Parts: sequence; C-alpha cells; structure tokens
Amino acid sequence: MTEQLNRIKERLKSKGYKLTPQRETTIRVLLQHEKDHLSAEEVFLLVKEQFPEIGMATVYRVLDLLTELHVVQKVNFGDGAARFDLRQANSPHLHHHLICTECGNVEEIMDDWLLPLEKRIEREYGFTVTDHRLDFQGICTECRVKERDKNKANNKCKAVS
Amino acid sequence: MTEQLNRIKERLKSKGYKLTPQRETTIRVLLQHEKDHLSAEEVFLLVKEQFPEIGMATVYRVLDLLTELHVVQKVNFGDGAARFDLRQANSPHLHHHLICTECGNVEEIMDDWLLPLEKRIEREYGFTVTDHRLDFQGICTECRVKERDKNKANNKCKAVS
DNA sequence: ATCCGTGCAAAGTGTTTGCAGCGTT
DNA sequence: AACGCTGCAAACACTTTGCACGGAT
Repeated sequence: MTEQLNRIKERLKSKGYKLTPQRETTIRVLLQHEKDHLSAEEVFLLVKEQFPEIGMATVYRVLDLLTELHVVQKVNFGDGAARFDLRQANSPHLHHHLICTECGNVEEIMDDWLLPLEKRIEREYGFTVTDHRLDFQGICTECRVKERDKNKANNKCKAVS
Repeated sequence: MTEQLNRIKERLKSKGYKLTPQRETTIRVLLQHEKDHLSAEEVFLLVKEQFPEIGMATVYRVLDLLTELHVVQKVNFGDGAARFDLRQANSPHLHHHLICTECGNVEEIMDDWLLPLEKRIEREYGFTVTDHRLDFQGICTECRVKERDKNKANNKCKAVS
C-alpha cells in the first residue's frame, strides 16, 4: 500500500507534476477505498475529513490527472455520476463488474478472461487495445431471493382476496 | 425493418402504452440509424425534422420507455452524454465496441464471445445475467498511421534545428 | 518573477420534473 | 370524467471554467 503510493508519487514526478497535500490526500483516500467505486463527490467528502479546506474543483482536477496517469479509470455505471476505479498495480487487466439492477450493488470479479480476445482484435481489426471494460447487469443472489419471497407474498394475498 | 417496427409496436401495446406519432417517429429514426450511436440530442434533432413540434422532454421520455422495453440500450462512452443502441432483434447478444481514444470513432463488432462467460458467472457467482457490455478502448488503424506520420515529421524538424 | 496549483463562485451541460392543456376512451 | 401523453420552462445534478491568490522554484 505504501509501495503503491510511492509508485504513484513517482509517476506524478516523472511527468512534472507536483505532489501537493491535496493530491496526496486524494490518492490516500483512493487507496484506502480500493474496493469501492467512489464518485467524485464521495472522494471529496472523504478527503475533506482529512483536509477540510479542499474544494470540489480540486478533487475533479486531481481525479482527471490520475486518470491521465492511468492510476485510476473513470467508469460509469449509469447512475448519473462518474466513478473512479483504482487500477491494478502492474497488471494490464482491469476487473470486471457484476451490477445488480435491483439493489445497485456492484461486485467485482478479477478473472482474466479477455486477453485472448484482445489479441484477436489486434489481429483481425488492426485495433490496438489499451483498455477494456466488461460489465454484466443482472440480478444478484440476494435480490433474487427477495424477489421470490415477494412474489410468494403477493400470490398469498391474491388467493385471500 | 417494417418487421422490426411492428415487433416494437406490439411490445408497446402489450405493456399498455400507446403508439403516439412522437413515439412512432422516434422509433423510426432509431431504426434508420441502427448503426450509429445516437445521443438524446441527436435523436431529438432527427425527429424534429419529421415532427417539428416535439420537445426534448418527450424524446427523453420515449427513450426511457424504449430502454425499459429493452428495445434500446443506454450506453455511455464517456463523452458526457448517454447514447442509445438499438438491440438486436431476437438475439440476446449485444454487440461490442472498439472505441478509439484519439478520434472518438466507435466501431462495432458482432462476435458472440461472452455466452460461455455468462454461464460461468451464473454458476460461480449465483448472479443472473440479463445484459452485458464489452467495450475496448485503444487506437484505431487510421489514428495509428497518423500518429506515426506526425512523429516522423517531428523528428525531421528536430534534426533540422 | 514566473509558474503551478488552489479555492471559490459562476457558468455549462445533459437530464428530469411540475404543470397546464389536449385527445382518447 | 378520467387518464395517458405532450410541450414548455424551470429545476436539477454533475462537471468545468475563469480568476485572483498563494507558495514553491
């Protein structure tokens, strides 16, 4: 984790960007919430706890910067706000998402399924892949159970009335 | 194409929605631009040509409706605006996208690569997949050529100065 | 002295909502 | 008369921008 932080600091410096307290705090927050998919506003609130003077605009600027440096990836799950996903250390593979359309929960899966496909795309389409994104929408286990129970209840009511 | 239109009309009716001129025109526009990935505003402008009184809000409402009916899918390529993709007739498979980060061009590929993965997700994660989305970002052939030429030019200049 | 980075407020953009009016049923 | 659908304008949510200030080089 400190190692990751150093790696990122290095990358900032090597591109001529300064490591300001705002930037460092933002990076720390992102590392601490590696598993979440924070929106800009969520990042802002978390950073504000440690650095109350910061403004939204700065957070947006830092997030843009980190996107440019490939430290995070901007993703969009369809709820109005962009979210930011920390990228894996030395790996070219992003994780994929299982997005539940009932409860909005997002689960990550880390399997590495797409490399063969990327090779094929390079070959067949002449397209150099730098990134990919694979999301599945559907119903998670919990919601399927809930849904089933609800239906049962409804049927009971219908039977009574 | 008329066949598709009828299919969609049927689906509207079966869910108790009316087929108004606004809705029909919007659907026609979407069918005519099957290959594009129109934003709400682009749809609006195209519909307006045939139906000048229509308002943006109506277009948004129709697009929401069609999303709900699984006629289109809302996608987001990261350029701020949602785009709407006509879904394939009787096929559960969506197409995938090759998005060029240089010129913004979006190419579609229709291969059907993900069905085995979906099965595996159902089995291993207990997650019922209803939809998926697979996009690749990278550099398309044309941009790679341009990039190479530009670099050549730059190097020439450096050599001169 | 210059330049980069910041905070604030204002502006911008894409999207949603409230509401009165209209046409069907 | 009730209801679904519409157009308009206002509201909204997220993001970007202009600008003056401050700190580091």
